[in-house]
Amino acid sequence: MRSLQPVRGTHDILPEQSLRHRHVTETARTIAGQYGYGEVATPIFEFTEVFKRTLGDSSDIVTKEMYTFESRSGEEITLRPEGTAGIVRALISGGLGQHLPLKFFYQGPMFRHERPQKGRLRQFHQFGVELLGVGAPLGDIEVIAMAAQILDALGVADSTTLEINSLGDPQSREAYRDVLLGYLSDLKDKLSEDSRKRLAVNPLRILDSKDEGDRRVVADAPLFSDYLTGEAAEFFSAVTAGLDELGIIYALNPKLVRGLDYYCHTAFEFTTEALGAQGTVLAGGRYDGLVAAMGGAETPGVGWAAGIERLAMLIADAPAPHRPIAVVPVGGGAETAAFNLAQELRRDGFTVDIGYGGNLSRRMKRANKLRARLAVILGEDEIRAGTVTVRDLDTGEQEEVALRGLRDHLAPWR
RNA sequence: GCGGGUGUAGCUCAGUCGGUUAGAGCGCCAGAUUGUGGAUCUGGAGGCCGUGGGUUCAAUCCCCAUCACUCGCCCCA
Repeated sequence: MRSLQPVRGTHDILPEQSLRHRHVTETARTIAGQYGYGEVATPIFEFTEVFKRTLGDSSDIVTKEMYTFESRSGEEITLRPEGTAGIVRALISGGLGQHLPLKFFYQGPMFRHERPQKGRLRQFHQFGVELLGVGAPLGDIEVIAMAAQILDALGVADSTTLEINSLGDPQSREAYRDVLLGYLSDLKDKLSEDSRKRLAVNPLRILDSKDEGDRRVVADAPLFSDYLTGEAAEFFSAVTAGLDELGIIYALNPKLVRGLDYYCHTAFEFTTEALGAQGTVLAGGRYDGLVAAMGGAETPGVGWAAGIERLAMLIADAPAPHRPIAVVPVGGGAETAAFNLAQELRRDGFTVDIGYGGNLSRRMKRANKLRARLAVILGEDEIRAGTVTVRDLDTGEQEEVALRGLRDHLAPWR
């Protein structure tokens, strides 16, 4: 039976769920459009090197979560685990650096070979934005404001909180890293096994640990904010001042660290309590060094990505689809006329459903189940009289309407 | 990748201290109602009891493995 199961961590998205996803993406798409961002679609796979270079060889995504395979011609290919790498690659390979600043959004599937949980899938979907070529704090502010507006429009603003931190510039980061390393090395015995490993690979991550013992050690650790260079500190306060100006509420979280190596300066996360262990619903930050690291010209960038499944779980309900009008033939003789009528109404812009068989009772049942607003009943009597019977399925009232005037009669429900 | 929990009808779940034909509600199909849906009543279909192996006279039940889901960790959207 194994071959008839979906691959672990993948899901079929059926119409009901699809509506929720679409509500999320359409809302985000509309708002991103209002900010002047244009949609881009990069391939869902790239040469493995693209991700290795952007994400950093030591990141978890690269070391253990990528879907990597060899193509028939022997190329190393990877299903994209996130969206930024592909866009930066497109920027470079397409010579888009000529047109900076670039304002892009994207939407689509991402792949990570992780152990699935609620809100964590192996194929999942993200909506993200990237602002390339803007090094000023205004870029960070705009992008965060857009995120806040989207979450608000989705009705989840109340159930999420924005946390924000500065990772400084490379100089700040290096200085702080040394200090932190010194502090933590002295207390090595008190750290969890995981964190002792992190000491060598990515000590900043220890700040984020959920282990009780680690938290106690970290509580008294030197703060990153004390080691920001003047420039970096100024940048960050410009960002927070801009958010204040817009009335965007946030919490400073000096322990907030991002997993991907390329982030600098602003890092932020919108999180929720409602999703269990997977609390992050939208996250991003600034990545000024990334384009250059990939071989392009020095280009600042800032952006974020949101988990569509996670947002879809958080929203109350997607707006119900437009209620159809059911065309119901009575008896075999009316079948063709009814089908033609349905087609005519569809061409006129109505949402029309017509059953594929069964008697009147059966078809009415079906109309009811489809939440049809009206039934347009067409039998031999009506055909003779040049009319149809229009039944209001909410009130149960029905009347005869001349075929000629049907379109106008139905107009309110188009 | 590590640790815990759970897999019985399309869905939600009973159940068998190992013993003939495995149940309910909802949903589905049909009829009551061959020109009228929602409500009601009647009937019906639908189960390799996740999969494979083991123990046993006998396994849906016990044991092992495996797959999937789920909770937590790691990490992240």
